[in-house]
Amino acid sequence: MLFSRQSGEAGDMSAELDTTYNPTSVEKNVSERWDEANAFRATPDDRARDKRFVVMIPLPNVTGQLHLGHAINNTLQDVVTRYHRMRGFNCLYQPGTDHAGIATQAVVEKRIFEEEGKSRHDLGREELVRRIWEWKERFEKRILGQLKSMGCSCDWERVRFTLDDKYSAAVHETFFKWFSDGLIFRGERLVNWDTHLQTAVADDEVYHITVKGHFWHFKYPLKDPSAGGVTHLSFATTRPETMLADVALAVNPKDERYQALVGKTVLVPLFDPPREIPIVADAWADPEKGTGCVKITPAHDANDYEVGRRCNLPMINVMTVDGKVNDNGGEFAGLSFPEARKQVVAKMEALELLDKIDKLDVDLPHSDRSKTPIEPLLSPQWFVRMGDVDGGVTLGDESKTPGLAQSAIDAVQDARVQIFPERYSKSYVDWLSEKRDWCISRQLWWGHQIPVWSRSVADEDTQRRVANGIGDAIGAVERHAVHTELTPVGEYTVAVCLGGENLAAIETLEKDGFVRDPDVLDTWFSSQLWPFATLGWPEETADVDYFYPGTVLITSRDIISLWVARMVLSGLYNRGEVPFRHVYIHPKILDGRGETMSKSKGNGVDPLDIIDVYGADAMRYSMADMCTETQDVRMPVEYRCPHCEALTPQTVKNMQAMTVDCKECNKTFATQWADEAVLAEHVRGRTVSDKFEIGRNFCNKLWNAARFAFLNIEGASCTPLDIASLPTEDRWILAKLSETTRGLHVELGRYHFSAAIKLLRDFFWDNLCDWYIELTKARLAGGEKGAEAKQILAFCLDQILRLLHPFTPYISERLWSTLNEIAPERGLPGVAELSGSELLIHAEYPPIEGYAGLDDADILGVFAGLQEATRAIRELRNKNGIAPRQSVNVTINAPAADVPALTEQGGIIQRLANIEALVVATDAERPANSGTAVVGQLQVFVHDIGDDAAEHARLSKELVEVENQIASKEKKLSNEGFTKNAKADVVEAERGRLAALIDTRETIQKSLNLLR
RNA sequence: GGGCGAUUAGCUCAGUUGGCUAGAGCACCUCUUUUACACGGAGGGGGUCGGGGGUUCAAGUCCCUCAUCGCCCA
Repeated sequence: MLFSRQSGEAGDMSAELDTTYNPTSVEKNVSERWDEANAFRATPDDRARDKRFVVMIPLPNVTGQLHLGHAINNTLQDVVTRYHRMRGFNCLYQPGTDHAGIATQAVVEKRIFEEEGKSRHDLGREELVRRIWEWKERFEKRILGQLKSMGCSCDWERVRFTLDDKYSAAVHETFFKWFSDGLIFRGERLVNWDTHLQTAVADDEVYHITVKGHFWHFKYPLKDPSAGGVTHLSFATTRPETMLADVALAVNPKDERYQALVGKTVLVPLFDPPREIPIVADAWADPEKGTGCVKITPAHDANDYEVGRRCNLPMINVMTVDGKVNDNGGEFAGLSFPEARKQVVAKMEALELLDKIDKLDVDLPHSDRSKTPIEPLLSPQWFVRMGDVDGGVTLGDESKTPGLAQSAIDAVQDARVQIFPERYSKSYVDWLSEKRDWCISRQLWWGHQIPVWSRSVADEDTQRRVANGIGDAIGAVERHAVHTELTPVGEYTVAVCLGGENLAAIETLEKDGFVRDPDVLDTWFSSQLWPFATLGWPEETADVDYFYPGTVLITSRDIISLWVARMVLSGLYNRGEVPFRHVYIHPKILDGRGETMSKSKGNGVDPLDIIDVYGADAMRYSMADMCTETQDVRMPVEYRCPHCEALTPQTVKNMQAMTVDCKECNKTFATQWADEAVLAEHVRGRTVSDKFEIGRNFCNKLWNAARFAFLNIEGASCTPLDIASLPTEDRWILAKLSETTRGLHVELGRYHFSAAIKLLRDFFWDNLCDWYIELTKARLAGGEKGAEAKQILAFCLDQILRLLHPFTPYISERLWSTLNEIAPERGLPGVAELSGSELLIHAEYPPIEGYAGLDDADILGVFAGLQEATRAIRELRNKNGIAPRQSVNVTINAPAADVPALTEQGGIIQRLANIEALVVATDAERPANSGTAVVGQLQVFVHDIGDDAAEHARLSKELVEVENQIASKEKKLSNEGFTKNAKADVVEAERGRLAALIDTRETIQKSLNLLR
């Protein structure tokens, strides 16, 4: 049996299909069939490299569940995967999730604090990590469930998580190799310090807000006032507390006012005795700004840090990890930074060194994770060297590159990796070109702990001796690499990186006084390895050999640098090949106000809500439809009342509310934010968007068209047909199908999903349903050429189901099984041979070149003319209030040459315009009281709709329009510039149009004359 | 401050190297429950393509400029 009958949905027989498509039961059933067939499984076989297709999911964070931003991403991945699978590729769609270090730890810490009032320090490292694993299990399950519901055809046996043991081995191996190659080093750097979470955060985890602040103007006294009378030097700052860490005043070397003062000393009078600091010359000081003199605080400001390095200044840090003044702050030690600011200002004022205070808008960086202000902090961190290095870097294929960043730049510039749309290549290359070292250490507990053990020693000799001794101690049991360092504060240290988690080696090191670095790695360090770590690397598995390199990466533009670029460079480094050939950047889903969807903002929509209301296929269809080249997708969101189904728009006010009151029925319902107590009391309302109605409507149309076909094509044959002798509508729909098929491959090949789905919609809805099926109803109901109509309809349904499957997999699979029962033999022998398949997911996709035997440009033109005539009659009928079911009589006056063809094809017009009697003749008289539709040289008289005066007015108006067009065409064609310069075919086309317009004008005039 | 993008019908968006009377879906108006579908069918109205300048025989499309909005980087 192809399809289970115990499903609760309507049975298989077409007559029993519901009149409305019900996605819920179909999705459940079809999923089960795919599961039973293990249809998504990807296993290496003997298919060649160019017949393999690999898509890596952009690993979702286990921080929270997926929203529609993910849904568009995963939908598109599944579309291309299913498309290639049907084209005979061995397809792997790799699923999995990311531990998302700081984001997840922050969420769980916050939750624990709210529920239990405990900090992570109260719990301890081990317990906190255990709690986060619990969280991970819960959300991983949730996320995978969401992906499955969307219809994603991932190989679920391959689910990976970035903290899995095997995955961790890949992380460890990469770290070890880079460390051994000297590409990982420890350095004192100014980092974005989150004083709340007490960790460094990456640049992309910082957002900026502008606040009303102040600009304080102070002066420092000179130690030895010059004879000329200069006693003080003025400067301004927005952060007076950092004066405690000032190490210099800087002036521009070209600024003549201060030439004489460079090298002299000023006093920071906040200390007792005052700190003596130099006046230095540096281009950072802008003579145009303020006094032209600027204070230098290298440990607390990024620009000053650069000045400090250039001028060889000391770096004084005055901040503790929790954002207080440390012992370097003298009498201010222990104060919070805001308090220190007040007191510094007060002291300077008391010393009469405060000149004035201006108001100023200040840019204040905040941590995205804790929503608290960031403080720049000088601290020891681990880095990956991105820039070029002496001697170059050896990649996985033994080739050389100047440096890691350069290898990834080259890959895009020589098109080994192609980015779609192309413009995103620029941001990729620009970002990499900065070649900034990558800070990979995070002061967190959730993540891959850095595999380095360090020990401080007394002096350089000891350092050398200890370093040399390590090989003797652990060389037999584990690979290792040793770095010797001299820290900025003058400590000699020895750092050992182990090649694996060898317990004996660890024990030996720790007995010898080595301590493991407590930090963990930046999340992107592990996710950059996704394209091969998921396949078993560093083991040389059959999977990694077969499925690496992958084919296409589909992702959002905001992680081009953070993730895409790093996958490229680590792929090249570890495997010697780029991880994918194409990168497709898709639009972003925005809410009704143009803001990115996110859980934290509260405007995120759960794809399951959409699926529940509209169906998975409807969601996928709509997503693909919205997916245009350049535009982001604006999606106003509404709450759907579970009581009355009325929609309430989502607003800033109700965005994060736990309950909403329905405006229609006044009842209260719960939202996605509701806690368990609220949910116990109120039914949950779905968050939806009416954008998905287009998909739902499409599915319903497909369902019903198939239902109609099933009622009519029972026992359709599969016999050779002479295409040329088929009725016009048959030849037309077949030619359209071939054209559509070809176009679809082109659009999908360049990732134009919206254009692709538009082609399918136009073919299925506008051509097949509105014209072909309407035209063949009589034939199907037992008329002439009924067998041919059945065969062609079955063929078209077969083809549209195949074509649509990547977009709407559930409904197409479901209808396929019934089609297999009702018309098991399908195709057009000799012209379009079809191979059967029990499951549509494994059926063969229609060919890339379409069907040459069905292409027919002439018939497309002929049919377009018939459509034009039909529409003209319909318009006349409508304008004159003739009901659709009321038939009319029509006389067509045509040139003698057109009469035979029109007589033959007039039936098409007759059936579609509900014409009782149709007469085609040359020199036919206008029946009294008839309305006239003019189609080129044809006068189409619709009988008995009367009112000559109205007819005259209408035709006169048409005449004016046509005359205007003729005038503009004549002007264009009489312009020599045009006829000389434009391409010949363009000019020809214009001439043709003019001729047609002139025909029309004459016919209208002739018709008007009849009304006189 | 630098880079990228957007601005086309009431709304959401298409519009290939410049070349048909600038299109679609939704919404709207009229007609329509005839045995696939009212989540349907037929027809219709609606746009000086953000403003200004330029190149060209020809500009929604190319160039300059201004305005507004968004994203990325600093």
